[in-house]
Amino acid sequence: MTITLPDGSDRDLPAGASGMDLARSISEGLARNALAVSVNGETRDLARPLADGDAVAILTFDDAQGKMAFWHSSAHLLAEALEVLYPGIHLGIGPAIDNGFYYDVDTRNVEGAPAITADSLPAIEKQMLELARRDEAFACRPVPKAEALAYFQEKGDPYKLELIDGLEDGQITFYTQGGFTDLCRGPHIPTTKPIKAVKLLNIAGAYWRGDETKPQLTRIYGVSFPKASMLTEHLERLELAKARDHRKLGRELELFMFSDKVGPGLPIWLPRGARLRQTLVEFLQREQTRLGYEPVVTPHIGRLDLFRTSGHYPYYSDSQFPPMIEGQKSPALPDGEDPEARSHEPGSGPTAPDEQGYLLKPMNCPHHTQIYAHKPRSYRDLPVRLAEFGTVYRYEQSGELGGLTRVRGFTQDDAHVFCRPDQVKDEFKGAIALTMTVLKALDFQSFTAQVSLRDPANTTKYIGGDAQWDAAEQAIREAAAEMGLETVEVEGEAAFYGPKLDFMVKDALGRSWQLGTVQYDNNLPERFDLTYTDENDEKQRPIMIHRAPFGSLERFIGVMIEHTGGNFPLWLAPLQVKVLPITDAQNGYAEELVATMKAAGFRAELDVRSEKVNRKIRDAELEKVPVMLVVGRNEAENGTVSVRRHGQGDVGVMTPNELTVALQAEVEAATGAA
RNA sequence: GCUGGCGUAGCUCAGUUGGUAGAGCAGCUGAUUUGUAAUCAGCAGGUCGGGGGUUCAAGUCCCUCCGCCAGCUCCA
Repeated sequence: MTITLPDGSDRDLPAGASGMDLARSISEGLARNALAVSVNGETRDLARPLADGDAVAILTFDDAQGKMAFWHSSAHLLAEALEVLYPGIHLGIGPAIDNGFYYDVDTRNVEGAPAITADSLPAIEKQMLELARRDEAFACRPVPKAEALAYFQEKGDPYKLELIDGLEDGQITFYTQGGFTDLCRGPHIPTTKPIKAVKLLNIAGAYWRGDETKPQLTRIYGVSFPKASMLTEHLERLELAKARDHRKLGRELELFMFSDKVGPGLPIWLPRGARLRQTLVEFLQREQTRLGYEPVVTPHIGRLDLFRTSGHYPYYSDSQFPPMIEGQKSPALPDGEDPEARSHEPGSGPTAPDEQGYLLKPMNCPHHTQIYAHKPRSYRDLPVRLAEFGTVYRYEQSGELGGLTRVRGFTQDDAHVFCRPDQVKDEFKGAIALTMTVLKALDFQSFTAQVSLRDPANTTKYIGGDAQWDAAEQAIREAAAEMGLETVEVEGEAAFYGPKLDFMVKDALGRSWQLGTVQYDNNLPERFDLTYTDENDEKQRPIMIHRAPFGSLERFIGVMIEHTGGNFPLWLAPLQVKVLPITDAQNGYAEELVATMKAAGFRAELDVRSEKVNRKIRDAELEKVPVMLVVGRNEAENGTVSVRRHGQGDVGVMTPNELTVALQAEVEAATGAA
């Protein structure tokens, strides 16, 4: 039979040859490293026989699919080790994930078994490695449903029984390595031997089948590698990521803080962080002005009726701060308390006057519909593009909060475009272009987008007709294609009111983040009865497009911090220039320099502490100030500055004028300023 | 919200089997005036997350609330 290799070449093999035979026929080295095969795009066990005409790639740990098979097999090894250490343990599922694998287990019914805690992990790792060294083969066997049920009934594993229940007879396979058999579709690596390094990373609760009404199992996360050195590298990368954690850098660089007194999930921007934020806002505002957006400003609250009309209240009230109800007073002071008498004591002031019948806005769109609706609109007026850095409040579940990436109060770089159906594609293109410009300016080199479409199997949960949806989905596809944006389409991910496009960026460490979004909406125009008059003098319904290139400033800045590791480009750095006089004698000259830099538009400060330059440089480096100006007697006499760049060291002596020209050019190049 | 872990000075962390809180850095004061990543000395700084309990005695033990972290669930 003839097999086609990835390079397009053919290879003749005896009939019935397996992936392993193919690997051997190519090279012994490949056979040693082979973990699985990709046959016509599907990952399979190496031992499976190939068929004539198959397109086959041998997969090693370097291939994503090979890695998945390796990690999935490691999950089985973990389960095997757990059965040895905790006989009678109940197993849930154990898949490979992007960065390793996990297994969900339940020890509650195991007699005398101690709970599995973080302290148990080293012993489990040890057991896994010991089992791995036995070089046990992963053997696949098709099993009739009745037999599969009988096996796990005998074993008393309720979760596996539930899984088998949902499977078709004839599709069930068991994999066995050593004394351990698991229900599994595969594929697996040939034996346990290649699993040379294992690290169980953490342990957490996870609902059975992801359903919060079901019991919680213990999930054990781990990674494994064919070489110990790869594990070491992996753990080093994790450390690196930890060092870039925006929560840590946010504190160290004094960008933002949280206060128990203010409330969880409510970020407070410190002067440095507020400057960074302001720079980003100004940058985006400038781009939006160029593209014809009109800035608007709306209040932080709105009547409950506004949100009843929009459908957000009470439908989403679980994730909203409670409304301020008409006529409901804040709690009264205890009897006999005189509000005036206590008003100067901290924490005991008089109660606030009531705000009645209002909701903190969970989004800006309802307010913006009112701006659109405040006067008659002609087809000639469209598109109307209303932009606002609007702060919204959502009562996220307490366990969901974390750093800047998930908060309860955040500012969206929001805009709503009201347009005619025939303008949808161009407006999507415009929003995509803006987002791409912005991401590139911020040095995100790698990004893709997800197009979220209807679930074709269940179209009833969507509003609007099929024709409208088809047109909208097609407009998004075409807009993305024409902008050269790489997309993946996902069915069933659309909002009920329309399809959307979400940007995914990869940061410097290769991690993916979901940021900006562009969404098609035919719901709110309907609910608010928005219209425009067309060329035939007939009322028409505009389409509303929601878009936010950053998503939220909080989340975006959090990602920026981790992307740059806090080493912001010159134009974004909260503090751009620090002047470091060598002795007090240069303080006067240094002050002049600060004034010069400020006049040239830079954020500059002076370090007049009675410290050595070495110390001043060290501190400025730790603050990650991009430009340090060292001035001593020479510079003061010659009217020059000695320039040091963060992370680069001394870059030479120049005049203040030369410096500002060079720095301004650098900023302009980065932001595309005219 | 759920499961688990954690909470000591601004930050990073010590703190024996329960015996009444400590270091480094940062801060302040003074000395020092220094050429590309840490000058020296002194001082000050804490209701040990909050509340309750056990005890002669609680940072250490118990209960409860709050917050943070890792996941799960959720994200209009």
